[in-house]
Amino acid sequence: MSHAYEFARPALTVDIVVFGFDSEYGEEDLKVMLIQRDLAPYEGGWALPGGFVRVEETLDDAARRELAEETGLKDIYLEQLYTFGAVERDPRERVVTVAYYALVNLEGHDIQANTDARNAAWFPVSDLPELAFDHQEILDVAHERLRGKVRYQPIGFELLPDRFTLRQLQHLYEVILDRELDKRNFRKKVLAMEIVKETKEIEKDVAHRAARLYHFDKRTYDRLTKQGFNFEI
Amino acid sequence: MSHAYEFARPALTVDIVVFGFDSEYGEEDLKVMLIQRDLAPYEGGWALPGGFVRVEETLDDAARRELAEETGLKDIYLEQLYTFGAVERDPRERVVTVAYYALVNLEGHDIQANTDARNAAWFPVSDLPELAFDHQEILDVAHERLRGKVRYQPIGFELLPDRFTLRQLQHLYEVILDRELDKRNFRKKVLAMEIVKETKEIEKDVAHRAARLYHFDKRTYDRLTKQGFNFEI
DNA sequence: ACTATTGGTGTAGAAATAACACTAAGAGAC
DNA sequence: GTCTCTTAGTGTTATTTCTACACCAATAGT
Repeated sequence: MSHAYEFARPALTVDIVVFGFDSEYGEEDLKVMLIQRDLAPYEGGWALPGGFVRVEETLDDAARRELAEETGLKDIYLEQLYTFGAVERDPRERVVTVAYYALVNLEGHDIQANTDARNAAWFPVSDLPELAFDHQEILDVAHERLRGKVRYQPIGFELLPDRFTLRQLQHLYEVILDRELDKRNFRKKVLAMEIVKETKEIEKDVAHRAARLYHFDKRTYDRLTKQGFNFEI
Repeated sequence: MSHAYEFARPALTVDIVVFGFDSEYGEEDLKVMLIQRDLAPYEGGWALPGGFVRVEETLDDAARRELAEETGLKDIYLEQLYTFGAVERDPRERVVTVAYYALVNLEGHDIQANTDARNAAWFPVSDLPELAFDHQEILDVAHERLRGKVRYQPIGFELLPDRFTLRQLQHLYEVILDRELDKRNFRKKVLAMEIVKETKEIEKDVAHRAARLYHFDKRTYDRLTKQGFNFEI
């Protein structure tokens, strides 16, 4: 095999599935950020944020750059998902895309303010528009991965505000796993792990007894992770 | 964003980590197939099989093609692992590689016979030569993935001959998971899943009581998979 | 027939999981 | 200020799963 590329090169892009969790009452739902395309093909259609990988940046850097450019989101949880390489996935030319998924808490980041392109919006995963290219497939894989991962790694906290109630946390798990959990057993299990610590604060402006606020204890989490602790829910 | 690629394109390759399990007595060990390079850089060094992705083939096709060309292996279990895109991972130019891992049973496939390049060889994962590029890192990720995956999906059977003893199966799990398992508990668990069925045959040419041979029942496995059965070991 | 080696089997204590219902607190309506 | 509505918060028990553990059986080789 010679060093020089004997064949035409596929183009290489990154695409990012950004999950957000709306933790307000009644609204509690898992959402995905989409961009409205202003160019053909699929002009006016909705697509995942993403773009070409430059030759002098890593894949992770490319994903973070595109995310910042297209949605204004920075410093969020980002992880490589899978690489999609069907030959006809882009009708123009051969494009291979490295897909990422990102988790963000909807309250903490003011999306609209930072967005150059005003054409970014959140959609509930349960009610999505038709997506461009093979982006629906990418999104399905991402959703499945999130579901699998949340069972044994406490990544769910990335989707919640800094202070949260146990009810919000449980609801988040219920939405991701798509099944109901027992309140008492859930609380027992979460608190036994010791990565969720109670604060002295309680929630405000609710029309019923206010719940205690908790926060995620990253130090304890890191320590337990080092010891090979299993965070299975 | 315009359609035309405004920047230089990274080259795109696939690399495959082929795991094989030697199920002969005493030899029982997890091995990896490596290729000895005959070109710079790393000339004479050992590397994972792999090569450039062509513009008219999918990533999976590219991995299968390279595997057949460089090692003669066909029709084996193959799964995408992760995509490595560090900027300086290839000293010549920017190369992004989509890594795969493959599982093969050492007895069933006659490697040497089909190999064009005679410079392919098996190495025990516990005793590897120094590898070219970032291939050691790729291999580590693959090994970790195999360890994680074998816990909840019975992919281990891909590494065994068609008929195998429970001792071989247990040993395989012990090698992959790197810990000893209790014989009685292991057998109870495996047989309770009903995806391993006993045959009427027993092993031959052993200097002690011969063990019963079992086989993997793919039909039952597929049926249980559809029902969301959990194959955790 | 004796030895060496691996095959094959059950039970009991410990731990984890799953099911389940009431009182407490606060907001808002009247 | 009492009544109602809504969610917060808390333990126990039965069931299931997991773990630890030791002996007889079969065969090959001497």
